[in-house]
Amino acid sequence: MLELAILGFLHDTPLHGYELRKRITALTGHVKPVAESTLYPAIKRLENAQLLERATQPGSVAAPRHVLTLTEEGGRELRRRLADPARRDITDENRWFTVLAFLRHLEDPEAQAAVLRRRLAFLEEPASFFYDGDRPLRAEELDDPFRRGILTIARATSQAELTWLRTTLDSLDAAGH
Amino acid sequence: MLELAILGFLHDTPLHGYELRKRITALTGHVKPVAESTLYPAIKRLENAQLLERATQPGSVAAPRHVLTLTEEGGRELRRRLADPARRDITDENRWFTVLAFLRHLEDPEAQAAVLRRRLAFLEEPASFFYDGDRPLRAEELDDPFRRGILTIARATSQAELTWLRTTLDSLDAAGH
DNA sequence: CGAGGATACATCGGTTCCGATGTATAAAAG
DNA sequence: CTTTTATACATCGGAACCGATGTATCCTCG
Repeated sequence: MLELAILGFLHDTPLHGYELRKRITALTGHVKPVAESTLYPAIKRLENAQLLERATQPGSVAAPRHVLTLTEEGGRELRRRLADPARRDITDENRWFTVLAFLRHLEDPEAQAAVLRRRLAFLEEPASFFYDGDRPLRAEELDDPFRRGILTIARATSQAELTWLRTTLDSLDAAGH
Repeated sequence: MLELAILGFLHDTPLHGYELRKRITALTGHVKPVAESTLYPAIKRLENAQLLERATQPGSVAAPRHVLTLTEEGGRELRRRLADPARRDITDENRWFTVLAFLRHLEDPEAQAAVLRRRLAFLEEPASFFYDGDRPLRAEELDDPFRRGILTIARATSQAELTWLRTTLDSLDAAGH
């Protein structure tokens, strides 16, 4: 997920690590902070895989900046990851939001719609957090107010997202004539 | 988080690893599956810390079961983790839901309310995913339909949860007279 | 002019995660 | 009667994560 965010931000414009960190923090930091000790190794991984290039820009501000630029292969990799996300990227909201944040980089409306449809299919599966045997329990059936809260919140999220998904899919279908 | 779920489930009743896995899968598996190779080491960690005990129950079904029982120290540790969750457990929805799923084990309504209040404070912070400088952007200001979706969904979730939090806090306050 | 804070990068070590793989047994299906 | 599926546990190795810590510069404010 971190790697996707790095590729996504660099697709717009070259950045150095520190600025990248600020952007990633703005995007997902309030939920899950990004440690520098996680970011720099991730940058190195992507560099080793030749998905990005590093150009040292000496002493303009403080320590010498390493400006990171996405390579062509990096751009292709970004599009691959966006077009064909792992199941976890679809089901886990944190990951899903990261996919959504950069989905516009996947230029083809059909391909974008296909990704949204995977999320739609997931949300339409009858899943709960609590079961009586195999039967999913509804909020009303729980005594525990906290567990009832989980279901209430999840249901509201799900409703809002389903509505959004359906209207967005409609307009993507219209765009893809 | 996994550890919290293990402690939480064992607080109700002793279980062997495989059954534990099924319960955790029912709880959070549709979002984030639990690998056995994550579960068993986690059990071992908790056992080494003397938070749970293992009793081998030979050949009743298939392979010999290791029935896991929470120790007294394990119960205390569960309550400690519930009463004083890390910031990440409050901000990350996946983790937060796990806290909520077991919050009833924290018997004191005041203590339960204190945890909910931390989540409330977090949700009331003016946070966005996208900024113009320091100013959080609203959904309407974004061209990108996917990013607009993120904000729309996040807002709906947040509204639903705020409503639930406030009513639940009211009734907890009433219970704690 | 000295202190503090922001900028910028980096490493280290411990912990955790997880896919792949292995070993058995018992029950159900064909 | 044999294959498949479910039960039940376990290890290994590579990857990822992350808190702590270190280094060095520049800017601002008192």
